[in-house]
Amino acid sequence: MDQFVSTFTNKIDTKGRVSVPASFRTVLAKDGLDGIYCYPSLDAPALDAGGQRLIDKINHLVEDLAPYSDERDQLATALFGTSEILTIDQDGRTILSERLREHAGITSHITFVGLGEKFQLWEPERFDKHLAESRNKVRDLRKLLGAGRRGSGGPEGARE
Amino acid sequence: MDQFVSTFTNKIDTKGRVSVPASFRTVLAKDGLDGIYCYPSLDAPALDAGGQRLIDKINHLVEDLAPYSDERDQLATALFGTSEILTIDQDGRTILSERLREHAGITSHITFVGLGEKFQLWEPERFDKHLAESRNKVRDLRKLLGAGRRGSGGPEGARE
DNA sequence: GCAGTTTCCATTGACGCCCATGTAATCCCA
DNA sequence: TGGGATTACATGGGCGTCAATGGAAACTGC
Repeated sequence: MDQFVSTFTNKIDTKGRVSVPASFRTVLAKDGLDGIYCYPSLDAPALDAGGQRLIDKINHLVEDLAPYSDERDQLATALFGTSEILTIDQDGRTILSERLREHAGITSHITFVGLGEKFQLWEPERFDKHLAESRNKVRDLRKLLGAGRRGSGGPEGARE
Repeated sequence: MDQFVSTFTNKIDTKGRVSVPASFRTVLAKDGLDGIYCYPSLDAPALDAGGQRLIDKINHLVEDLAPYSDERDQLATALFGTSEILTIDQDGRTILSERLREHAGITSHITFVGLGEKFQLWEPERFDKHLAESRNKVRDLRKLLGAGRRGSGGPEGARE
């Protein structure tokens, strides 16, 4: 598997260490980054994270904007300026900086959420709420998509 | 056969293991996934499951949305975030996480329901009810469609 | 020398792997 | 065609390995 899938909740120990889920470590290793690229999510109290592929994507995103434009500088600042490369120790654990933890309201536990090409870090309780909302919105979204996507699918619409 | 067909009910043993129906395993193997991609159904107390083909479909759904948009993250959260890749051991058995079992109300037995390109996992009694309702709906639908639309498959298909 | 940090080792529990058994469907041969 | 043999599959249990976690030891900068 080369994608971040599923969610895992792990504990932060007294030294601030957290185990990165083994399956996520596998994806990162294949991705060719010895660490985790991580920055505060733009529109959620969470952290976005990923490997080399994510860095490349963000690079492209920025490069697509006009050079020296305000937008470009702002985007670059918002993303790169707040990013960190988290190291992973020999036991597969990492340490989040105070600034990152603070943005996500993380204290004693972290929920790792796979989103395919990247993943997010959440404070567990906040994530529960967020997930409930997301599922509701997707239910609505699916109705919209449904009509156009009947392909071979049958009455199920776009849920797949 | 490259489709999930028929229903099977198997027992969960003391370690939480269930045999995946042999015919389903065959389909999964051909599909090129060494495991089961599985997530809670959005609108039923059941689990949706499938192989690589199902993953690809979801990938396309997500990739069609703008990068870093709210919508995209929500869709990815609701789909990838709640998904798990279940492993299949050498005897053809798998283990469902507490989270998955809970969503479907599964305790001691699981009903595997083939839906063609994917399949579902149900708590047996709930599935019985669900099947009865589905058959009624199909009967109604058939009346509406009338004589002109007796498609290829036959109206009895378990496809929801 | 001390505080904070990183590396290494130990524990525990979950999961994967192996082997054994029962049962039902299938095949083969008379 | 009937009955025994064989195979395939579902199920049960023992054991080794690995991941998550806790703590000790080594290291670094002040």
